[in-house]
Amino acid sequence: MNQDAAPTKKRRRAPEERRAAILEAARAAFAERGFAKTTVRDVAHRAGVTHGLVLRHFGSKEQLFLAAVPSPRTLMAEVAGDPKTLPARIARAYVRRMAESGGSDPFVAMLRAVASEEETAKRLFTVMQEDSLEMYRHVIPGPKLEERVAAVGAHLIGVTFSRYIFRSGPLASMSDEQLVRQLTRHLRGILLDQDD
Amino acid sequence: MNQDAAPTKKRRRAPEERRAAILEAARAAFAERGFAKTTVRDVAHRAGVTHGLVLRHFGSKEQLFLAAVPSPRTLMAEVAGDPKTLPARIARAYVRRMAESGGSDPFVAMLRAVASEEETAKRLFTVMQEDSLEMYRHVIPGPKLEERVAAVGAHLIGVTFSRYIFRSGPLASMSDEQLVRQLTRHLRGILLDQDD
DNA sequence: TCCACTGATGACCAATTGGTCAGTAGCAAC
DNA sequence: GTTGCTACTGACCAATTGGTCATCAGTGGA
Repeated sequence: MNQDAAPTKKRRRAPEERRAAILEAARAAFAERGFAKTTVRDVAHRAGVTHGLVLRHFGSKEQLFLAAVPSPRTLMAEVAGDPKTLPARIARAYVRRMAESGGSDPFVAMLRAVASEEETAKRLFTVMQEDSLEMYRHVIPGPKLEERVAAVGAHLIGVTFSRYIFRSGPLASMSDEQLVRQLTRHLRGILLDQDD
Repeated sequence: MNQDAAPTKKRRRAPEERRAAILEAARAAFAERGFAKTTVRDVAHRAGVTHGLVLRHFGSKEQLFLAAVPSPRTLMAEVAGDPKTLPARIARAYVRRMAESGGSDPFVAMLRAVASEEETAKRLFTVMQEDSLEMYRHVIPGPKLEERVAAVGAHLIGVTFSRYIFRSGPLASMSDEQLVRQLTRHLRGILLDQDD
């Protein structure tokens, strides 16, 4: 990911590097502007190449999305552990992850794409949700697990929307630390909910 | 007499009716497919007119959005009343409203449009949030009002996303009644939260 | 130095789409 | 019927964009 001004005369012979640069550029672009508003030329420009090359490497815009967006799911491994402190761990892991990418996490890209009815993104999102359900399944006790996990997911989606997509209001200006605290409390309320 | 096959035979001389039909079609289309994926021709077709007429009436796609999407704000009036039962009232009002429109409420259209970085939609959304904050302000006691209202809003956004945009998972298949109950509990947890 | 290989370019294409506008057709009054 | 009005149509346009491909140029090997 270089941000050179003009089309630098790139050293050649580094196809893998360029491929990675394109993927990185795509991730950022999709997260920042959504699938529809991101053009292949956008991505190419950010990566310092021509759009022809992008298509040559990835075949189509959709395949580019597919290659760029799926994030290392490893983070969710934090779920394992004492159910008592689970809400706090989820909150911390979520906030840290978003902060690391400066708000252009693939999760944001996926939400944006799903909101535009991109079939590909919906499929990815489904997989992601199923995976995370599976993780929770071993950790959380009590009935109606699915419903509570879905509610936690929805809450996180809403927070992400407010903070990283809409980017306005208290949730957007709140410090990471305060967000972790607030999120911990709210997630606890949802997760420990004993329903009807 | 030429009575076209597909397009309605439409009696003329009812410009207001047609205008309304276009607005209705626009609302549905924007809610179902998002701003970017909705074409002026889509809307025109749904309303049984040509895209030329749509543009003639509303000037541009953006102005059409602006004319169609802002929803009657009246619903939020339900907020007033005993703070004790507020969560339940919010939950009921929300679920009823979404159910009435069969999931193509303007709120959905706005979320989709905001997720695509439509400036117009972001402005509308800002106004809507400010209005609702104002309503809550008279009703809810305690400190950090803004943060708690924002959290409630975020939760509702997330639920809307899961149930009416992504349309998959427990939140999507849950009955209206169960959703009201679950939402009531979760909103209560957020609203009554005594924070740091 | 010359050659072969392939990463990379950029011209080109077709489809889509928002937007314009001159002309048409339905309606009412005379 | 004729005339006048205007809602409405559909042809047209320009810009955008995803995608293709002939051609070029940097690189390593002989």
